[in-house]
Amino acid sequence: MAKKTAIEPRRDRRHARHQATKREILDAAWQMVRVAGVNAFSLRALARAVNMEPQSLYTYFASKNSVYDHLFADGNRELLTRFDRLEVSDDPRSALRAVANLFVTFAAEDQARYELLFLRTIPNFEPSPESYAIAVQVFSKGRAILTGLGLCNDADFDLWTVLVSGLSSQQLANDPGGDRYVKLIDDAVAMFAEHVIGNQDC
Amino acid sequence: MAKKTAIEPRRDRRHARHQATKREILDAAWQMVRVAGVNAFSLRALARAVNMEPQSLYTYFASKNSVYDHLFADGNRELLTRFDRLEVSDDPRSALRAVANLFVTFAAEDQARYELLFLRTIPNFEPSPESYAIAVQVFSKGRAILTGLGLCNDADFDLWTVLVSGLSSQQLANDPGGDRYVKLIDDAVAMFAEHVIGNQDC
DNA sequence: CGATACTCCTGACACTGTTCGGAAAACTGA
DNA sequence: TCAGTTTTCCGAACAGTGTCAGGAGTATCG
Repeated sequence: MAKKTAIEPRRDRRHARHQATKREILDAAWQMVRVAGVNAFSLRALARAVNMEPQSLYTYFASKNSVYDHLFADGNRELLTRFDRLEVSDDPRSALRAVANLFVTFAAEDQARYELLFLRTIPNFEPSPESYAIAVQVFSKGRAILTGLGLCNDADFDLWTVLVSGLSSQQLANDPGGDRYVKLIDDAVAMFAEHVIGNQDC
Repeated sequence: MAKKTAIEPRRDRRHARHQATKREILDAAWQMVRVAGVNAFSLRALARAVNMEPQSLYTYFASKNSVYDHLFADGNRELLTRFDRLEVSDDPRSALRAVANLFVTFAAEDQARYELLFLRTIPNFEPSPESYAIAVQVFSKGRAILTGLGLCNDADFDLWTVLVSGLSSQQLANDPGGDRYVKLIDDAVAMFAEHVIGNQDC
């Protein structure tokens, strides 16, 4: 069964070992979460996937929720870098289209990640302050982009998030893997843009 | 501890006993789901709440998922009767406002119920055909109302569901118990109504 | 080399959903 | 009232879960 890993050390890195293994475990966790769903997925199965005993995971993560927390941070970091890379057009409408596309695509591409980041569905999980800070950064970035486009009204920004999250969740719930709601993005953005015009006082 | 219920029969009804107990268990399940969340909540805790041994629940429900299934049906039945009771105004805009209010209020009222009915978040749960049929009825009812208002375009109806589900999920996620997004309903409906005018060909 | 930190595992605990087999109670028909 | 059937319930047990305590083994540093 080749189970005795003690005979032959798993890796011979000097200092970066810790981070590397942690990364490996998290990658395996992502994969499991994606195939089994966020709420199925057990530490024991995760341990099996990385050839460890379940208890050994506790050297890297304080708890199962801590694993969730790292995934939460991972996901938000990814979303943040995509926002950072986004080139915002001068034309408000096409800029709005780009933002909506970015977000809905991000959501549609990985149901488990969306659930983890945006739906509070894991029993006792609450992101740590450090992880939550990244989520706040994402939010601020989005808000800043829209402010830059001349949208300064808070209620209108809330309406924007309603549209974008509605598109995302409907896409995932009713047509996973398809584009039934992705196709509505342009129309939705047009509707929104028309509505908020002249509504701003900044 | 007064645990021996066998000494004194739990109830003396003749025929309706089965249904009554089932209803009692489901009511207890609703309460537990509401306080602990959909994904926490165990059959054993449920059994404790109704003074039974966990195994006894299996005379009423084939599995834990079957309990979820009955809750799913319960929730959809409730939503359906609310739709049935709704008096649809002649004025399309005020009718749309009423529909949106009905749905978002229903969602905001009970986070667990919303999660159970509209988010697919329980690992291996899939509603039974009979329960799903009720959900389909709800959908059809909503669609029928909007068709009656002159909205016959499928894409526009999808956009409507995007708005309503977006309002609901944002309300629950970002301001549970408050009215931050409920207050946006009228504005959102106005935006939608303005947008779909003249877009219909029925 | 020895000391110290780090990594990993064995053993165990309390919890979960679920199955089996049997006992007790309730209902049925006479 | 009494026998027979059906319904309801529970004791025991199984495999699975997250997690903790304690102790080996290894890697690194002085």
